[in-house]
Amino acid sequence: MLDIKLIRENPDLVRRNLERRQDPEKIRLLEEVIKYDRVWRSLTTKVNELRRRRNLISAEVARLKKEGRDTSEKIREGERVQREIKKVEAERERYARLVRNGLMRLPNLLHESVPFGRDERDNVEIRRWGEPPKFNFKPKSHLEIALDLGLIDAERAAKVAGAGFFYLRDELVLLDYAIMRFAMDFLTKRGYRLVEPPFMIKRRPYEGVTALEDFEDVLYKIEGEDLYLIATSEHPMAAMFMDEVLNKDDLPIKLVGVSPCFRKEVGTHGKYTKGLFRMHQFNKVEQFIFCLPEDSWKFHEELQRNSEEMYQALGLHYRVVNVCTGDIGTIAAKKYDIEVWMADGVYREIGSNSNCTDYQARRLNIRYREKEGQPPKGYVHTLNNTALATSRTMMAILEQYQQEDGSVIIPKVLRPYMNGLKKIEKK
RNA sequence: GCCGCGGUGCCAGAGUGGUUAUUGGGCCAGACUCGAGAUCUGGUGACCCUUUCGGGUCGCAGGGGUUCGAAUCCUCUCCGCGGCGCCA
Repeated sequence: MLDIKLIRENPDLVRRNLERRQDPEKIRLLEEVIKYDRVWRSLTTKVNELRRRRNLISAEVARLKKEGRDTSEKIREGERVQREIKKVEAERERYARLVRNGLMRLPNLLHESVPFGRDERDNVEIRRWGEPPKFNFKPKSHLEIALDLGLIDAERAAKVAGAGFFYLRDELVLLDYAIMRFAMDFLTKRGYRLVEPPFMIKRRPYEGVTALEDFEDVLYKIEGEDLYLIATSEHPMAAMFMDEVLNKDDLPIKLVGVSPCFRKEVGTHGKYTKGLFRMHQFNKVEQFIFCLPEDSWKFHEELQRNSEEMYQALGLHYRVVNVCTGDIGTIAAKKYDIEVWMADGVYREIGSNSNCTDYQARRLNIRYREKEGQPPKGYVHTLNNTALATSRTMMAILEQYQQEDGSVIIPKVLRPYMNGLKKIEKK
């Protein structure tokens, strides 16, 4: 959520920033917010004046009563004012809601280093690490490899749960957990603290962490309860300190979340959906930071280094892109994607690193203070970055480490977590 | 799931229909001091109007209601604690 005061005081700055997203709907929304806010303020002044009159009348009634005099006249006047207050208040409330709805739909302000562009084709590559593996045979997709090795059962999962779900089998289950354990150890060594969050959370915190459109297209709702399955541990981690005031001394708070992720993936026609790429359920280890506003750009780069060094340790060839204004989404001020090389020669997103600045913190009301005993000073900044999503990491390992005989080598750093297993072979 | 008790400021905690949210503590500023401590004084959240000075409104878990007037009465929701039930 943007600061309404910023919008009031500097509407041109906000307008120019929103224009970079090339979405006229958002500009329209901004103009509405400005208009409704103006009405809300004038109604607020009116209500305040009426309440002041009411308070004076009540005090007068109290005084007359004490003196044992007649109060009926004043009470009738009070009734009239009270009716008027109710009326104006209802109107004011209506505009407050309009302003709030608008604010909840406006996206974050973009950092100046975000490249201008229309869609993912305009994302700017900023570096590559390693080389694509060279095969002297025709490399297979991870799906073929996994099916050949008997590592996944898609058909039975479709029967039991529907398309987009999988039974993982044998070594692939070990690999799943090995990837998580590797990421957990890697990050805890760097001072991040482990969190296994609730796997479902209520609507109010959810509205704080995500865009409203996600409720339809992404989130599974529990029937008859105010609960949604989490799409990533980012969400319960961000909401963890909702309505709290953190001490400056406690910042930054660096977390590493571990959880399954549940996503409906509505409207993904035309997108790449093969195999394990786009599942309704997968496991993920996630990095999350709460910090002071002045530190967030520094930590954005730290999160990026953490991720890249994990892929380097796994020996996976990847590239990094700076996500452009047309593709960045609602809540991030700046976003790097890491795209991993796949056997068809295409680089595909495997993780995503966002600085959300104060956007989530304002929606969730997470503030900080300079010192114990002092009032809050401002909103914290929040950042999130994938550590390793197991599904897409497994996919990359299967494709980049595949051998001519159909077997797959296990990256060295994962072997300790797989009982020393070096290779997955046909049984 | 049922019954009972509770939720008040940065913290503790009083307040059962009437101007002004009792009192401690914390924190900030000022006074005193060579300095610190102790002591004293003032301040300490949000919002609206106002260029400033200042004025006003709100805020007692959250929403709705009763009343001229609600922290206080009614109602629903959330959270915490205790008891009962169920349970890996």
